[in-house]
Amino acid sequence: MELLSFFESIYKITPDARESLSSLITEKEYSKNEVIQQIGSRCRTIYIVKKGIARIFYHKDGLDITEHFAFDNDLIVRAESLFTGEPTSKGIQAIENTTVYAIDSSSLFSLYDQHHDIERLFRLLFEREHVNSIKRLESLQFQSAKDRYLELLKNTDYIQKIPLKHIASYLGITQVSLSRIRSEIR
Amino acid sequence: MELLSFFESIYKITPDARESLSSLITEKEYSKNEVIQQIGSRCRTIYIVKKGIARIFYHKDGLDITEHFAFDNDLIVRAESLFTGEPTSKGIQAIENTTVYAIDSSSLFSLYDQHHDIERLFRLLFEREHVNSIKRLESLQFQSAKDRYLELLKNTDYIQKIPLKHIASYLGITQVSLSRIRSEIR
DNA sequence: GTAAAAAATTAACAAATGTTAAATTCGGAC
DNA sequence: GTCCGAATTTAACATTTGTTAATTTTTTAC
Repeated sequence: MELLSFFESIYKITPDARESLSSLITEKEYSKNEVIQQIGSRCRTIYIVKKGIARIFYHKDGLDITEHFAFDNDLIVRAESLFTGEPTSKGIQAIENTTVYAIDSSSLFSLYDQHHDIERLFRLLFEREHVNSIKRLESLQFQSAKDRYLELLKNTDYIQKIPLKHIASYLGITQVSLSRIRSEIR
Repeated sequence: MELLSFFESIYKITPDARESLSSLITEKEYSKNEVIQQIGSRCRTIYIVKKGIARIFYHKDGLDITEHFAFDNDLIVRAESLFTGEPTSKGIQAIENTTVYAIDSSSLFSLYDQHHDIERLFRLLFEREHVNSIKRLESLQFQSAKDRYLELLKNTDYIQKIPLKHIASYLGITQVSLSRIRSEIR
């Protein structure tokens, strides 16, 4: 499975562990705009995007806000719930027709006790997510909206497939502001 | 040691592991404004604040920006370097006279192989940091500066000991804006 | 205690972003 | 292809935040 090769590129686990892990992985398809996990639920599944685009979103003052985008091989979890067990006000939605690998989190966490190397693999995977959060913090803290948009364009080819309203809220600005920025750039 | 009780409240490790871990922990004192780790260095030490206040900071366009504050029992690491091995443009500074526990990261990581439970303990500790980063992302993405300031006031008693210039940059605004906000509140 | 330096506030104006509403463009259903 | 609804852009004005510089307050060094 492609996913296992991706995992191997992060940290190599024993064949035994590999087999246990592999039995937890299922594949799911979602169509464009389909909600994968509802707002208000607990995060009990770790998703990895196989193909397509997904986002984490929530509502604030009646507005739909995108907190995160995930593309090929990206993890998509609501960490504030996965790591605490608490429900989260965030949901997950497919932006396009999207195929994901899904891993039940409590089954995975049980494996940690038997397979030290699986725990390590996922520790390393989540550390990468942690670093991503910090980088994004930096950009939200002290870059202009225009700079954040330009950086987003640089880093991702998939961007043109994402509705601008989602990009705007991801950048922390209104859609009108984003339009203005786009017209300045052209 | 107080630190070991704190660790135990997160995850209980075996007496053997406890002893190994304990031998890595040293205590260091820094005086007000002293730089603990220079900008541009690699993060090779995990600090936990015993007493006092420390901050993570960096320079952007000649300005000094505070990315993070740490108080009692808070971890303070430059995760983007610790987890990648790369140098970071961020430094660590004591805001007050501060005592920290210090753990050499490569020694700690070596212990992970022998002591699964130490790896777990630190995984859990860093997961908490990860969740904190996400919460902060949320507030930077879609709260006004005033709301962010009010929330900061709510959450921390130590705030009044921190120079306002640091608080302003932490909130992502200028010191002048923060003064304005403060005068509106009174 | 006093002087100098640093920190914080205030003021005036500039720039960026938000808000509302209308106009235009685009995409999907038929 | 046409129509309808959604997405995007544009415009006009309001609000927030930034910039510069002067002033006041607080802290530090002696």
